[in-house]
Amino acid sequence: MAISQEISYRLERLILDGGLAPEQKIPSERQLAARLRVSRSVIREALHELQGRGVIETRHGKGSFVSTMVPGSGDLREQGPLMHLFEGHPRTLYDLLEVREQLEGQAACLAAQRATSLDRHRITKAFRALEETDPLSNARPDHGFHQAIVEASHNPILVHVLNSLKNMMLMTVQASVANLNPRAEMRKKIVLQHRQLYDAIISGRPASAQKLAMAHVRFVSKSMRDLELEGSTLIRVPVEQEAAVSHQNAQD
Amino acid sequence: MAISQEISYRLERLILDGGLAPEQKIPSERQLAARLRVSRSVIREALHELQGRGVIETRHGKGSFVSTMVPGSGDLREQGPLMHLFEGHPRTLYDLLEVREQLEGQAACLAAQRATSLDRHRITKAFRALEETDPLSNARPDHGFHQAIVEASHNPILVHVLNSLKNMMLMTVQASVANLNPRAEMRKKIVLQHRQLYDAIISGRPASAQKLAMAHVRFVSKSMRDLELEGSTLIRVPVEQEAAVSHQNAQD
DNA sequence: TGCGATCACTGGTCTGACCAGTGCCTGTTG
DNA sequence: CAACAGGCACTGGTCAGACCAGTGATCGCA
Repeated sequence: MAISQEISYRLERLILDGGLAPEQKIPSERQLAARLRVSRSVIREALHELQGRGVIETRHGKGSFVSTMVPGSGDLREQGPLMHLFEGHPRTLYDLLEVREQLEGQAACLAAQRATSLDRHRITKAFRALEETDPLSNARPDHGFHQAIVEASHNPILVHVLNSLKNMMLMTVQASVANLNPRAEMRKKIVLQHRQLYDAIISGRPASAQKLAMAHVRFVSKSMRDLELEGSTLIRVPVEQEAAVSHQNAQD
Repeated sequence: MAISQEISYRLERLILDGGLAPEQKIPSERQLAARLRVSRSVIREALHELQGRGVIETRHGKGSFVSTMVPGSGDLREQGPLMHLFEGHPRTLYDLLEVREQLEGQAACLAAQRATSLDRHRITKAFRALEETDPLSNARPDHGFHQAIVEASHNPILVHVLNSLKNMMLMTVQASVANLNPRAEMRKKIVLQHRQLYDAIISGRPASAQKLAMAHVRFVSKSMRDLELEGSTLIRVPVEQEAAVSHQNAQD
């Protein structure tokens, strides 16, 4: 599927899930482009799709805003803005990772039990790609690897929830792999964790797969926490301004 | 109004008026751009709007085509791409419970660790209410009890996700407590589980709280499965109508 | 005759530039 | 001090031109 469609889809779900409240302002096109590391054109096309669907409205000189009458069929509404939690509350990021730890663990566990040969093939392919990639462009393969695992769980709800959580992270953090990977020692640990996780799933050991996946997320979380404490590099982007930066990226 | 929007409106009207038949190919982006003397970007944005509205489909390398099922107004918002999963796929309900098992477990675990005295008070109150209620009107207290636990986890993300999942269940199943409780033997088990869970949390035993909560959800899930198999009582309500039903009841 | 390479399409993405609203902030002016 | 004018830093809107990536017909060789 085209990138612009993927983005519009993700954004729409984020809105429907209550991550962005009606009337709330969406980050500017330039910010989104930088954050998702795609060109502005792609963002514009994605936004136009949402606009055509009536999910957002854009106003020249001001920005894009979530439509008021989105809910359509009051399902998850009420909960209201989840996103505002992030602003000013860094802890929320770790709350999110806490939940992800649990769910990625479950996904790995289920994958180890349920993966079909096709799943195994997909996971293997993603894993190979992951190992052959240099740390800088590492975000996509990493994402692909974890995604393949989650999908092998054959639990659509799990897939959906985890995607929502990842989307929320993308909106707030310019982060992780790229932040962590460059540090040689950390990269080694992460590569090792991936390899162990891969082995556990492929050879069908649910319990250890779960433990490994959880440890992996916890490790990433802790590393980010450390980084943030020690001062600098972790770039939090409270939906506000842009931190220039060239090519860093995505999650876990 | 923006040029791209003007163009998308003109094209849409053209299509709806029958000027372009379903399945018919629309001129290529470059042609349209030249003909209307605008840049290709504008054309692309206009087309994406129509695409978002479901009026056209575009296929890489081939072109853009008028959608088949355009006519009239037969679009009642496909709101949740997730919701159709439930229709025709009963298993999805158990997928959902599978995820809930994990998260309720985590919530209980965290609650046992983090509950403040206020939280404990709230949980205790909810628990009392639960024990004093007769099985028939049992839904509300049950919900309140579990809700209090989740909130005591002090993880807003967890609260949000679990609420979404519960809502999703509400949309599809009129269920559980009411279905299960009437059966004396089951009711006894459930009451026992609640009591154990309560004790574990109040006395701060995270590990057992987690285990108990997970077992509880799994038990409910299994019971529902059994019920459904053995024939009848489980009332599934296909997403459709308002049902909405203020906010009463249900789940585990 | 049949098959593979080529080529001329199509949409998809990127770049970097400039125009056009909006609103804040500031310095001038009555 | 108050009020207005301008500047400036945003926002979205448009443009140009480049290159990548599917698709399918056509051509040439075996």
